[in-house]
Amino acid sequence: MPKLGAEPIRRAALVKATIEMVGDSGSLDVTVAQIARRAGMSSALAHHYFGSKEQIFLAAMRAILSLYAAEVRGALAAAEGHRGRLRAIVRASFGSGSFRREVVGAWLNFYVLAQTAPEARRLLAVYQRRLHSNLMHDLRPLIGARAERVAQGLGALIDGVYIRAALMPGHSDRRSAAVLVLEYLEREVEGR
Amino acid sequence: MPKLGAEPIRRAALVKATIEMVGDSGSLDVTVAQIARRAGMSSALAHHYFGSKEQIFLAAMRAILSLYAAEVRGALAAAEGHRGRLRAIVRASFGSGSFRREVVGAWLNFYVLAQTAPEARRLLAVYQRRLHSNLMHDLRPLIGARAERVAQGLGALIDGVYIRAALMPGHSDRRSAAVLVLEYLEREVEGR
DNA sequence: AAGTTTATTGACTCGTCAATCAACAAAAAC
DNA sequence: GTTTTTGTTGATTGACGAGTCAATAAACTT
Repeated sequence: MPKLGAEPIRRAALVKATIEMVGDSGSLDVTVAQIARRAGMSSALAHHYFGSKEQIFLAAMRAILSLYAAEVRGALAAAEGHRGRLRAIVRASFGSGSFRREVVGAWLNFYVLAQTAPEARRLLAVYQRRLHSNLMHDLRPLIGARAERVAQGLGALIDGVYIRAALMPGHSDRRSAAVLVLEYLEREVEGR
Repeated sequence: MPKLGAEPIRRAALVKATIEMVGDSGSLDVTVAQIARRAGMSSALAHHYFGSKEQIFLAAMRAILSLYAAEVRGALAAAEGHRGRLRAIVRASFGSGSFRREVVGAWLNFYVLAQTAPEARRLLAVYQRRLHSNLMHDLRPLIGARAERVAQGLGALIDGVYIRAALMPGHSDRRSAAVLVLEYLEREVEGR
């Protein structure tokens, strides 16, 4: 029963199912058949649209990264001043879209994927550089030479909070995660 | 050609090979045959001693965690005062044993394993609690009520630095990783 | 020397899974 | 109304990998 114009819907359904499965099962060892089943189609169709399992994963990773990028952009658009923009970036990192349990779980697994799959590594590098340069842009006017180190620290801290969220679900909620990082930011910008 | 008393040597060789393989390949998808080959024996022997692949991984994880614990204990023994002890804990986290590339890579993968394997999760929880209580012990006398948050932050920051080390090998060396975390510690203890 | 325990492996079983293919169905184009 | 394009799947293939087993051998025991 073919409905025309199904391709984009199918692709999106597969990406969504992939993120959910990887996040829920906490592992990249999910089969194409499982993903396809969850997305309501046969595994053959998944292969038809994506060609290979790796491509499905990469598409899912792109989706996660652009979700995050969108949250950052949105938060930045509504922010005022260097201080406000920095706080916006941090808050966006713990936005309701990106900080759901399955999404964080998927993040963690994609980190691991990035160790082996060159394309995944590339994607991750792009977004990390973007974050870094976003931070630097507003950090430099505030603290000059120390900006580099603080940007590094903020990046690592955000990653670390993500890990913990993936590892102890429920143990750290959005708000307290954000507050933790914001306090670090405040201290580094204000302090001395 | 059986040498008697081979068991402990074989076990150790398998654990070492596992950490190397997981760290190098950046994935838990290493076969028992690969590990056994690297350790200089047949896959059948690996199964003979460990029973299952999961048990091999758990043994490797235990080895990593006790290596880390030993470094912390060693550093603590030689430290003076609350401040000194805290610095020792942080430095131990980036000690030469634990912060080698393959070891960090393996860490990251075991984090992922901990999402699915209950025993792995348990192991990790034990060591995280130990770190947390070590930190609290010396943080509380210095900063009182704020100790909890700072301990949380230090833990997350250490994890985050680990991730980055696994993801961008060479991009962050032992020394600068330690300095980054030590600066955070200093600021939180000193400041205000 | 016969028997027992420990070490060791090659060959095999059994399951799983990514990827392919042939076939079928409905809409669009002509 | 026939052809073409798009959507869809069940069945199959082919590879690979965890775990088992039977067999072999050296060392220890009595």
